[in-house]
Amino acid sequence: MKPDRHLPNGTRALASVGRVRVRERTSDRVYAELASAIRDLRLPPGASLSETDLAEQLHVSRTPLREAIARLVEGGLVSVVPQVGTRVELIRLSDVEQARFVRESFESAAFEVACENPVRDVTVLRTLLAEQERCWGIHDPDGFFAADEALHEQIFTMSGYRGAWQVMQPMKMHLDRIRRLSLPEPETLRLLIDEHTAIVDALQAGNVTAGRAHISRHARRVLQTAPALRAQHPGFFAD
Amino acid sequence: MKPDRHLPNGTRALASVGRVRVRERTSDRVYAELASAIRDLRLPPGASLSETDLAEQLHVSRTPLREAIARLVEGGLVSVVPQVGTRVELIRLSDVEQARFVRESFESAAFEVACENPVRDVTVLRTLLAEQERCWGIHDPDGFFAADEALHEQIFTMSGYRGAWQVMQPMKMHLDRIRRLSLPEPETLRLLIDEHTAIVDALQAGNVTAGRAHISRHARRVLQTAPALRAQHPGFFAD
DNA sequence: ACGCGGATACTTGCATACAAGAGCGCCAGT
DNA sequence: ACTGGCGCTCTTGTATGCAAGTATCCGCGT
Repeated sequence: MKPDRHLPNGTRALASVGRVRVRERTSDRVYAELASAIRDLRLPPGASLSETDLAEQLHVSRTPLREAIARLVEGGLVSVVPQVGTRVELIRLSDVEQARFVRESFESAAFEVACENPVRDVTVLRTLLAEQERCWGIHDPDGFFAADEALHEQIFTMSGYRGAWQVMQPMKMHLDRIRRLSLPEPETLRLLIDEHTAIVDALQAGNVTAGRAHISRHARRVLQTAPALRAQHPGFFAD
Repeated sequence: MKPDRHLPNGTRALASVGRVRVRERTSDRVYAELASAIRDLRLPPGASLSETDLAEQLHVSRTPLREAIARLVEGGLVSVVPQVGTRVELIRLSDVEQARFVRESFESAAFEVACENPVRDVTVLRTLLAEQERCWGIHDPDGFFAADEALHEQIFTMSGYRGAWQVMQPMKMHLDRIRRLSLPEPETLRLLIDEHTAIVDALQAGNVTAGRAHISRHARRVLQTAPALRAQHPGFFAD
C-alpha cells in the first residue's frame, strides 16, 4: 500500500531554509505529529500505541518512530513498559500542578525582566490581543489558542529568555491537554482575554507586582477547571 | 575484543528494585555515562563523537547509542549534523545565561513556596551544610558538589515541586560544566558555603525577600566566573 | 608549482531481522 | 467441573545491513 518509490524508502522531504537545503528528518516529523496528536487529544490519554502499527500507519520504520517516542517519554507524555506496551499517559493532576509551577515561575520571572526593559514595545502584544478578540467574536477556539500561545511566547521573547519558553514546551503539554478539554466554553475565553489584557497593561505600565499577580491567577485558572473536566471525562484522568 | 558471551549481545545487567527485577536498559545506561562524561568534561566541549567508535568502546550497538545521543541533543548538549558528524557542543555563554535564568526562576519560586510551609524542617539542609564544611576542610571538591546538588534538590523537595528540579537537569548541565571548570579554587567554595548558609537561614526564618536575593546572587556567581574561565580555556567556548 | 577533479573513506539516517519476555488462551489431567 | 501447565502471539529491545551525503586526499593536467 506504500506509495511507489524507487529507493528503499523513497524520497525524503526536502525543505529550503535560506540557501541551504535541509532534509527534514523523519524522526522529527514523527515527533511533531505524535506530539500534536497527543496535545489535541486525537491520541487520547490512556491510548495504547503499538510501535509496529504506528510505524505502518505513518509509513516509517520503527527506528525513527522509537526515537520520537523516546522524546515523548522524556517529557512524561508517554510511558513504555518493556515487553508490555506503550501508552499515552493519563492526565495526572500532580503532573499538571508541577507544570503549572514551572509555567508560573518562568512567566513571572520573564515578565519581571521584560518590565525592566526601558523601552517596552507592546504593539505586538496589542495586535495579538485584538486577534483574540476577533477569534472570540467569531467563535474560533483554535485561532484563539494560537494567538494565546503567540502572546505568551512574545513575552518571553521580550525578556530575552526565549530558551526558557522552549524547554518548557514538553512540560506545558500537560497543561495544553487540560486547556483542550475546556475549549468550547466562550465564558472562559472572555475571562482569558481580560486577564491577558491586564497582563499587557501591567507590562506597559512597568508594574511588576500587578503583572505577577495577574500571571499567577492566569496560570492557576487551568487547575480550577480541572475537577469539573475530570468529572466529565473520567477515563482521561489518573488517580 | 568483546567479552565472551553466549547470546547475541550477551547478558544484560539485572538490578533488583524492591521485589521486581528490572532490566537496566542499555539506552539509559549509555545516556547516563555520556551525560556524566560531558558534565565532568571527560568529553570536553567540541569533542567529536563517532557513533561507530563510541558503540564499539561501550560494547553496545548503534541503536541504543543513538537514542542516548538523541536525548543529549534534546538537552542542547550535543549537536549532530547529518552525514557530517556529532560533537559535544561548545560552551555558549548565551546558553549558560538561559540556564541561569531557568535555575534562578525555579529556585526562587521553590524557595518562596517552601517558606510558606508552616513547618519548615531544615535539619536535612543543616546536615548538608555541615557536609560541605567537612569537604571544604579536607579539600574534596567532588564531595562538595555532591552535597551542593543534594542541598538544592532538598529545597525543591521541601517545596513539593521536585518535578521542576528534574526537568531542569538537562539545562542545568550547561551550568555544571562551568562549575566544573571553576572547581579547584578553595576561595570559591568558602563563598558558596556562606551563600548556602544564608539561604538556609532565610528559609528557616521564613524571610522570602532575603532568601530570593541570596538565591539570585548565588545563581549569578557562575556567570561572573565565566570570562576568566574562558580566557583560561579558550577552546571550550563558542562565539 | 599550482589548481582542480574524482575516488574513497567515513559520517549519520533508516529499514529490517532477530532475541527475549509478558500475557493470555486453550487443552489436558485430575 | 476445575485447575495447572504448555504454547502461541504480541510486545519492546537490540544488532546489523544498506543508502546517501560530505569531506578529504591523492593524482593528473595545465
